[in-house]
Amino acid sequence: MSGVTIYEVARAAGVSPSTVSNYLNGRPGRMLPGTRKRVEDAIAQLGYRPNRAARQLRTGRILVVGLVVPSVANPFWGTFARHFEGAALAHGYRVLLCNSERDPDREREYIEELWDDGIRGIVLCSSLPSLGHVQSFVDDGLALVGFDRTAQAGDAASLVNISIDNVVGAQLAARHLLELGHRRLAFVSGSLASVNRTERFRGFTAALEEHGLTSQDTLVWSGARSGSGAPEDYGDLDASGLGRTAARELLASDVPPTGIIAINDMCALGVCAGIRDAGLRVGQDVSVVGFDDIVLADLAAPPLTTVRQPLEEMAAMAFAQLRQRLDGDGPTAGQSLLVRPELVVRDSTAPPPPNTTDRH
Amino acid sequence: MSGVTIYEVARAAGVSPSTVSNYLNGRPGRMLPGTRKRVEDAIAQLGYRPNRAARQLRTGRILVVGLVVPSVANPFWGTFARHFEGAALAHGYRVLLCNSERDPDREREYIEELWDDGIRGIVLCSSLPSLGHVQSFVDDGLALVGFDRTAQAGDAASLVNISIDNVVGAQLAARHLLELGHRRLAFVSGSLASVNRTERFRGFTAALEEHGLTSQDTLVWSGARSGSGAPEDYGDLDASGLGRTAARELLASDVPPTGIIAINDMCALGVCAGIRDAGLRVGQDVSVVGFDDIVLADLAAPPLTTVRQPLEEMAAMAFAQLRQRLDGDGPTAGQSLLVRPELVVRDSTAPPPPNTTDRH
DNA sequence: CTCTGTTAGTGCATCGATTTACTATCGCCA
DNA sequence: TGGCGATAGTAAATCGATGCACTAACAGAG
Repeated sequence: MSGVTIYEVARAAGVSPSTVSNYLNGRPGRMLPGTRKRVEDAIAQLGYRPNRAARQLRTGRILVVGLVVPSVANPFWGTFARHFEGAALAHGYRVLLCNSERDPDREREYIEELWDDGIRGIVLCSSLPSLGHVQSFVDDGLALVGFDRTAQAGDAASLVNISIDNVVGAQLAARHLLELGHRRLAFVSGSLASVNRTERFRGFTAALEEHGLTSQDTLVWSGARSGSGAPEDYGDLDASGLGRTAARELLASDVPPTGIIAINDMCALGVCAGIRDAGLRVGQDVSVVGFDDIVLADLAAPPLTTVRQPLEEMAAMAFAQLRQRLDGDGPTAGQSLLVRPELVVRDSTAPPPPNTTDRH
Repeated sequence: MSGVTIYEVARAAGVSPSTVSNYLNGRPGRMLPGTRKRVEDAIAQLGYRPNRAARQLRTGRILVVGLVVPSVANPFWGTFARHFEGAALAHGYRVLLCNSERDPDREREYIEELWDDGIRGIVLCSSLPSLGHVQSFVDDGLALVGFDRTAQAGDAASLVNISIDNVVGAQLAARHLLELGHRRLAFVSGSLASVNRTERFRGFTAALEEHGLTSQDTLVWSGARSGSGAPEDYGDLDASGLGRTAARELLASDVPPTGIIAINDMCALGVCAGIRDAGLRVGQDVSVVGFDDIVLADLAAPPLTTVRQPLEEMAAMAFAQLRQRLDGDGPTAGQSLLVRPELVVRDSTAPPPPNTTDRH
């Protein structure tokens, strides 16, 4: 019924509520074995379950953490959320999940809600350069872990971030294409106003420079170009649509790229679709590299070459960091924990077709 | 801060806590405009936020509902979860999300946790034939809405279920292949021990019968066949892997199918990969139909013919039903609400190659 | 026999908001 | 002037669990 209280248990066991409470809170040694047995029996017989609201009110503690992701409809975030939940559950925590759609206002609103719920630990998957909109909560004692972003100037001193090494990852991707012989490369992304996108772009250009190429040899397609005036429209909601549009437009240009690096796998799959729309073949005619290595990357036709993020491991790291801060043990200085990316080569990349190679 | 209580607000405004509470709970008419203003100012100035644990303890109410899905790593469930969250949020509710991995024990454990949290409304996405493992909570007053299943004999009288019409959906899929001229069809699924899978299989066979075909003309591949003894191993975790294996095995048989119906899109994408593994072309050599119409269906190469589930609408229905039961208004008789499926024809289906058509 | 220390267990204030039952004040009419 | 009925606002009990401060009982030391 849920109507069973600690008082009824106490009466049934012939002890005081304090004793039942002692039993429940890891102090069973404070009573004689006989007493303990009576308490146990009473609890079992009445089907007693402590009221969490009352407990939380009294102790201020709650074993729930918050997870704010852009959108769980995106398989990348869905997979991350599931792994994160697994990690939390293994430590007795539950997870309250929120989809922000990458909207800073929603991020803040959600964090307000979580705060009001008494939740004091949150993993925020936001690649916004500034977390200023959330700063006040951190000042008030919120344990915050950033995910999919790296430390930025102006961040709270205590903020940790977990992220793949975007620069290296994008570098791996670009080098791979360059080593295959590609010289006209494109970088496809939504708005660049996010930490990981800028970093990936930096890795991309770094690799180009290694090969003596300049920005003149590259094309960049970001949502902003579409001229819609609302670059943020291209978010996780429709990364694939973005990629598809981008590919069509890029391939229609005078000197189309032979290799395309997409900001993530969903976008890359869209790019692949766009390439086919243009009557070209992925791999043979145009190479595509994605980012993330979601399950679908391996299922696509052709299977997608991509930069892998070890999500399960990263989810465990995020939870561990969060917990450390919640428990107040261990160092809590702010930093970025960068995970090493790995290039997974599949069939969406190949040497460029001969006639385009020497065109440069 | 969070340390601001209703007492401090009351003191700052020069009123009693009761008055502040009246103001907060939609009874601002119970005070003079001047008083109300002072209360408002005090709240704003102190940054007061009501303590939800205290409120919940007192009222027994909590604006959180539970959502138990197999795995949010699966884009279908991720998409559903996001839409459901949107619907809940629009009505002032938040969502506690749980991944059951289709494990009845985890389903029950999660529901216990949610119950202990004071949550009294849950949408359970379980296609288990029996919800007996959860019955006791319903008896105690839990508002439960089943999703992705239909009413079964033995269900609690008050249980509503929201589901696509699986029989009709599978029928649409099978008819489509039959009308294209296919005569050797296969049905690929994990364990058949779930409501929607049996229903889809029923629709499949019904369509075959319409065309005068018997079960001899069909192949069924379900996880159980693999002989691992653990059919449940094939769940949402690896629907695509399942499909891939299935396709390979089916195509290696003496009389391979020319058309394959997969239990869902992830599985279908796996089937497509398996077809390519076998050196055949999807569409031209072997037709494939999926189920769900996830975003990726349209991005695949070739784009996947599939039976669409209008997830946003279904999520809204699920929340509406849940709320109706929570608020205790409206009829609460148990039933199944079936949503009409729609066949989306794309390029993964085509007439069978000539040499196989007449083989039958 | 008293004093100290230990064990076993209890009483009660407390967390913060809600809500019922109540009081005080005022207007108005007979 | 007395009394009725609103209106404005308050006092205090309450939700259920916790944990500090306390007591009772008893063993052992001096």
